[in-house]
Amino acid sequence: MTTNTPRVRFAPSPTGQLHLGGARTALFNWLFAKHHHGKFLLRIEDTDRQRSKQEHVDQICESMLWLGLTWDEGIVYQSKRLDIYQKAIQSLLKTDNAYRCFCSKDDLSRQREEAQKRGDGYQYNQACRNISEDVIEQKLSSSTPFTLRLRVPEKVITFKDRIYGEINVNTSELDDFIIARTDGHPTYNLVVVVDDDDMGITHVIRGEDHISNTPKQILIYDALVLPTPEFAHLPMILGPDKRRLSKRHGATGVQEYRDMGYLSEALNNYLALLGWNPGTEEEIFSLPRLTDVFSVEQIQKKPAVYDEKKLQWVSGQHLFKLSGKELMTGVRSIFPDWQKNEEDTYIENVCELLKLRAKSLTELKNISTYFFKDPKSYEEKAVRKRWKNDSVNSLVKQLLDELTSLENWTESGAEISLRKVAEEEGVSAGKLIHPVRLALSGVSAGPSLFAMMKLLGKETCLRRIETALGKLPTL
RNA sequence: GGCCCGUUCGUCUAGUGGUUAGGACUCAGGGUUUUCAUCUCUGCAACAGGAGUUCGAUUCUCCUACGGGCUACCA
Repeated sequence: MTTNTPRVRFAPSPTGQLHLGGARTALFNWLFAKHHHGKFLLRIEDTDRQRSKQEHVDQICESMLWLGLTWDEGIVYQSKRLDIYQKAIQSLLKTDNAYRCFCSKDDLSRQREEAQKRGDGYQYNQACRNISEDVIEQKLSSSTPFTLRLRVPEKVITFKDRIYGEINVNTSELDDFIIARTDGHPTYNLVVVVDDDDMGITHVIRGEDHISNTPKQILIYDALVLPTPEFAHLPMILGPDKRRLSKRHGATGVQEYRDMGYLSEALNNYLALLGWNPGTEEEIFSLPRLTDVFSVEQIQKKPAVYDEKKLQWVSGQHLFKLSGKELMTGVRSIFPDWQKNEEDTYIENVCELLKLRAKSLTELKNISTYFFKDPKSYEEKAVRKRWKNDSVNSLVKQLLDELTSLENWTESGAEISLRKVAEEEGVSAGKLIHPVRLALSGVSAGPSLFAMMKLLGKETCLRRIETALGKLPTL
């Protein structure tokens, strides 16, 4: 009965896009499976016909693929397994673990409202728990709609959570909860149990919001005489206001992070750090490395607050590790037409030169514009500081002449020329470097000027310097 | 309201019955750099509160406070 290789699953309901919390749940499941050489399965919980949408299924799958969280077997759709749930339902009815409840929805919600008004906790009054066969026959023959409720026994349910430890719940806190609706469709707690058993799930790793569902599910496992899997509940991810992460905290969808230019590996890395730590001071992980060091024991109990600043830092760390070629490919994965007319080698060199200065692919793209187009304007503040008056023009003109005659256009060649002019004119190199940077890029910040010059090429540099001489210092 | 879970710098976290309570991000300042970024150094900053156990509690127990989750014919 005991299997050595764990089988875990991620079971989103397709009522929206994959968000950060879901992504982390998927990631932890995936890491657990891979770490133990087990299987990671995907199940779509689409029994809510109204809210489930195929586009969300597609979006979720796409997001998971982008994150690199691939699933090992075919996707299980609950909507296609209705007959299997029926069998479980019939069996529960036959064994008297479930009973028909003929109470109307309206009556029940009225009772609930009244209980709430009194400030009491509502529980189903078990009106139908022990009605006689005769009454049942009568209701059935008159086609009175009914739901099926689990006959919850009186006991204390104990289970061991891999993260929270032992949890005890007295069933007196539980309803005879509904396991099948009036239309015969099963409800969540029932399908989860049937599916998890059917899929051979050994470890249920899910959000902490399911912790209170667990005793209910254990009751169903027992009623169905099925072995219970192990449980591990993950703490929630909170927004900066300490409330559950949601739209009002800005981006929450995985795809939005991709579109903002974050690398999937960086997002995985950051998500892993939210509620988990390796037990060492290592912080930057590739997915394989994460798989190696991951362990459920290091997962935190308390909810973690999402911090975009740290995500950005992690992202920058990952970005820096990529080659120019990988970065170019990355930017084009978001902006397919990015610099399509340029030489790949040139773009790669640009990326290589700028990667230390970008936290995301989008930022990388944004700060690279002047490598592809002459600056249209010049940063005003920088002009005031670096190109105060016409004396700068004569200085730059000197350099322009020197550069024009420079035959060997290299980084050091450019540097030697510039320093030579500066020395001849009796000024510090900075007096020349800053204005030239402005002329070439239009901005005051950027990589080494001489590396820039080398990359831009002689022709472009001369042209831009000439243009600037004509436009500055007048704005 | 009831039940379950939690509480170390602003945030992510390490940690122990006796520690100067450590690291990372952020922020501030210094150094390096032609600028920015990187890098580096320094600084700011935490054991929720109260009892109890103990020679000694951040660490163990209880209570309170606060936070989160659940309390559907949603999942």
